Amino acid sequence: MTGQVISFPREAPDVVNETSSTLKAFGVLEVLVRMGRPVTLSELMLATELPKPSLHRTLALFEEAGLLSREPDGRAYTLGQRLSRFGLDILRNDAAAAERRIILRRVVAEIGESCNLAVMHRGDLIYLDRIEADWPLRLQLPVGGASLRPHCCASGKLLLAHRGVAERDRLLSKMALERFTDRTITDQQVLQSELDRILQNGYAVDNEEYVIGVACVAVPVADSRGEVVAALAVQGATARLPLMRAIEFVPRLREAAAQISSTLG
Amino acid sequence: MTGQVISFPREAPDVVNETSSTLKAFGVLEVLVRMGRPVTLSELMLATELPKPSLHRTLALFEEAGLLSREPDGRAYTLGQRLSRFGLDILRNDAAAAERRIILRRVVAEIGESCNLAVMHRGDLIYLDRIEADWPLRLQLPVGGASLRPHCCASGKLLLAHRGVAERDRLLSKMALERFTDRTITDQQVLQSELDRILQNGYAVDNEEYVIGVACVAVPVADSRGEVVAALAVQGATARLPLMRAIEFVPRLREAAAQISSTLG
DNA sequence: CGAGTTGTTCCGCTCAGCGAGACATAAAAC
DNA sequence: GTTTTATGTCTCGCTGAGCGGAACAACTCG
Repeated sequence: MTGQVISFPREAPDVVNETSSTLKAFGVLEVLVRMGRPVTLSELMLATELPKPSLHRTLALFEEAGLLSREPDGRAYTLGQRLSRFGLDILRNDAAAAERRIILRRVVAEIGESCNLAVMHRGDLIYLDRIEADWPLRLQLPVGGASLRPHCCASGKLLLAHRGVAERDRLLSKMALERFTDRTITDQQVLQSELDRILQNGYAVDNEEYVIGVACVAVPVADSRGEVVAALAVQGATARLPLMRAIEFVPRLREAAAQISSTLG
Repeated sequence: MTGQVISFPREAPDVVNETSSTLKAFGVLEVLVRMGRPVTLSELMLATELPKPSLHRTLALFEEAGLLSREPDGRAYTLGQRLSRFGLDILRNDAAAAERRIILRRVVAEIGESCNLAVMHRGDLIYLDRIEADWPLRLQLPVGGASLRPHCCASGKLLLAHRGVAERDRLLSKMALERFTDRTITDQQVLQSELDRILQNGYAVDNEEYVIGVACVAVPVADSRGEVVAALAVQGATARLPLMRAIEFVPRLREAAAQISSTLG
């Protein structure tokens, strides 16, 4: 079920082009792990495009630490025991994420459109998880790492709206309201009243404000104290999911949001 | 090699006392992963005995990179998608994976039917490995990338059954029980008692619940701690492998499962 | 034996990581 | 309300870890 992908106005992640030494080294591990067989130094040079001595140093470091080990022939690198153990520990540790993902999955199965869960962190919108509906036309979004500007997507506006007035104003004033489409809100006043309206409605919409042809509806997710800490959103191509239809999903989204709430301390 | 005269004389094997910044950072990841739940900065300070600003910087770096992410409360750190994926890739490709593959091959050779090894990953069932028997009638399954819903295949039900009671109930109540065939279990109660029965029997079956004409039997695979983390299953067209015959393979599967256990951890 | 390929070491420059301390914020105690 | 305590975030100058061009070593091949 691959198909057309609506890509999205932000830089693409390359294999190993991190600035930090730690991330660069981690990237080497990832490449090596993904190759799925013993790999020599020169093979890794091709795969990572890193200079030879740097790679060598990095690999030696990991070997010393027991994360990697060498094949008997003394050349190719394989995964060490310590790394295997790490992998197992990672798998064991997914309980929290699993529960939320299951809730998301169910919503997606029932309404047949893609959903995602996002939080705000230091003024940026970050996706915690995202389930794609099984449609050929897909949206590529940066789960986890990179961030979105909050002023132009439903989740972002929703979370802005639910901040205290003081902080909302502080964020808004610092925020550059970059234009992405001709519907993007780029005016402070307009955004302000949009946020007020969101509080009244209890949900937020994005009508092709970020990407032409994509609409989005978001509802709040509160923690145990009633504080809104996350946003649950449905998102789809307007050709299939016009805004009006998306809004019909709000009750179902609210239901799921309540379930997600109950998973939060 | 120079400087740093005041070092620990022969300091005990503390968790994070590497010299290299990269290894220190990796150690932080290991500690975090091993704690098995969302962890706050100060908890990590205790666990790693690293200075606060350094830890903060490290965590922020990993968060930015998508390796870690924050719980919606904005404080606790959890595994990010990138790290989860990394964990899976490790298990698929580590040195022990080759051993497991050999064990799988032998089983397939002896019983003449396809076998696979699967784990749960964020609420989905994912194949670590799969060996096809040499029959013309084959089953095309998503080895690697894609995932299966757990409620409709033997391995999925088995792994659900072996979760702690509390967690099982939580997951189950939120799960979408999509129907794939007329035998798919789509009722919570029925699934509950099915899981109980699986625990009693020590194995799980799938009698055309996912694909018409395909039956499946799965047995548990424990890691070194005795925790069930994977499922070993035999799978085949019912025309050739009716469920009754598949169940006769359970003792042989158990034997192989024990061997695979010794490669985990 | 020389020409090519691949792994290892050298070494001086530079900037990323460092962490004490200050600051910010939220909860708890008074 | 004010103060205290716990916790997370930011600042900033120092310095040594990481860097990678270049040389060297080792191991093929023809």
